[in-house]
Amino acid sequence: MLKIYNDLTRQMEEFTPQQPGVVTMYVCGPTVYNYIHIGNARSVVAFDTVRRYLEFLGYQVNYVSNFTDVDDKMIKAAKEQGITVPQLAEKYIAAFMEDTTALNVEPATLHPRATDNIAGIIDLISALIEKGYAYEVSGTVYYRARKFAGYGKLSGQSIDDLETGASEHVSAAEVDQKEDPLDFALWKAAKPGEISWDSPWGAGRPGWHIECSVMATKYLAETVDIHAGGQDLTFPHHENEIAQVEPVTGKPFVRYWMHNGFVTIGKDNEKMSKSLHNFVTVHEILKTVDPQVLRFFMATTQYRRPIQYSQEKLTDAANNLAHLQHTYDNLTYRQQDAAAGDDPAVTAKLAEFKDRFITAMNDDINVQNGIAVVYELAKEANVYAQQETVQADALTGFLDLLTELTAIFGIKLESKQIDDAAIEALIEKRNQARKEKNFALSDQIRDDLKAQGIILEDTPQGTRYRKE
RNA sequence: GGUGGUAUAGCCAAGUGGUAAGGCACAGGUCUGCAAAACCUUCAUCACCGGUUCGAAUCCGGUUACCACCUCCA
Repeated sequence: MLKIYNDLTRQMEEFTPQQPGVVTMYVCGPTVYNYIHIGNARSVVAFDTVRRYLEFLGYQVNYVSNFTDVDDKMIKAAKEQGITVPQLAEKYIAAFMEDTTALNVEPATLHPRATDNIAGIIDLISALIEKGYAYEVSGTVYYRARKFAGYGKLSGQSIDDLETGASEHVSAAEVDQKEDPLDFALWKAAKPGEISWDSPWGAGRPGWHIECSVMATKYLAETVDIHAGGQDLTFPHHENEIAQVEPVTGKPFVRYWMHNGFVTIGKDNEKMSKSLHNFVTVHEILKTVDPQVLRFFMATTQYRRPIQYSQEKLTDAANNLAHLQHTYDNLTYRQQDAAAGDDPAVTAKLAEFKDRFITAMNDDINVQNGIAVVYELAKEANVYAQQETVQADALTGFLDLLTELTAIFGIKLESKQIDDAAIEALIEKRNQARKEKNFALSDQIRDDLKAQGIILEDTPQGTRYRKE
């Protein structure tokens, strides 16, 4: 039975979707004004891993992740780059898809954009005004936070503590307009020259929080099973999303709230963020790092825990991944001389590994324990692949399970073996030299091939070769 | 000030009452002409103080340190 830590109740809870076999899941996506950094990618990867595990368990997952394609930062960045806001959005949405594809993230079932949902946003704001939860001041609409009794329930803050914090930071202009410092904007009046849409309150654009409320309820349901995002979105973003939806639908907005931990960087383990200017973009790092390594690095830490980003950690991830790849290679290589048939002992062991994996992952997606099972599976597989005689079905069984489980972490294990007559001729020549104990020549051949990225390995079954 | 989180070997990290999973790195070994890959072996008493218990990394009390949110941010 899968258990998930629900941030709303602050408890581990058994996960049961509303509709048997189907999960509705909404994950807050990026504001597309820049390349995503490792921190953004962590969230994407963490919940892609959750999704893949749910799918592994047999659920159909309706996964919606939005693009925030209009807001203050978008307007500012577009102006700086001398392009329009829609052009900026296109550019970075394409970059997002490119980066996440490289990280082997499954595309969402749907990637809606805020600007495609203006009508729905206006409808929801209107409904909130009608019910007395929102009010308009000179073209800007604010949400009346104190009106919603549940305000603060997600972040665990009492409304009075929030007020203390909030009041220290709002601008004087806003204080003049708002009834209460806690109130937040649903619709912002357009300044001259800014991108805007017509509304009952004049030209303007949506606030950030309202768009997710609209897209989640429109594309999934009035009550969604899982809503996820970074820990920094708990307040105010997710708190506000709840406040915007529940008074109108009269239903709980979300059943399970999940928040991922941060990527930290530097010796002080500070949060990586755009405002601290300590971020590394995925676009940049993938120029020198294998995307699978980056994916593996992020996916093998449980979503709630922080990850410290460093070169050393990437090296560890690369080593671990290489070990799994070698295991895959070792199994594949023995297929050539395997006997037909299966091995009941192996079959039983594989079932046991799978069970242990599920038990580990059912504990709030405990990927550390999950991957530990995979390493043990790899060891068992390597031991098996070194036996004098092996059964074809047993090898396939190991390969299938290894591939299936690593895929949940977003890792694609595939054969690195190649078929090349020229290389085989050289191997033949090298083996002849070895027979004649001409090791200078044989080592020369091996070194030359290595320089071309071809690794030779001598095994009891013969010399094999693969790409580095 | 309010709220939440973390503290286990050189590094990452599991572990919620019974005498410390797993991985990386390091070292030694098996195999190999030498390598590579794989496998084997070695490596910690769990931030600190006090308490409960036959027994605690795990429970209780206290202390310290670090991080995050309360303001745009995954």
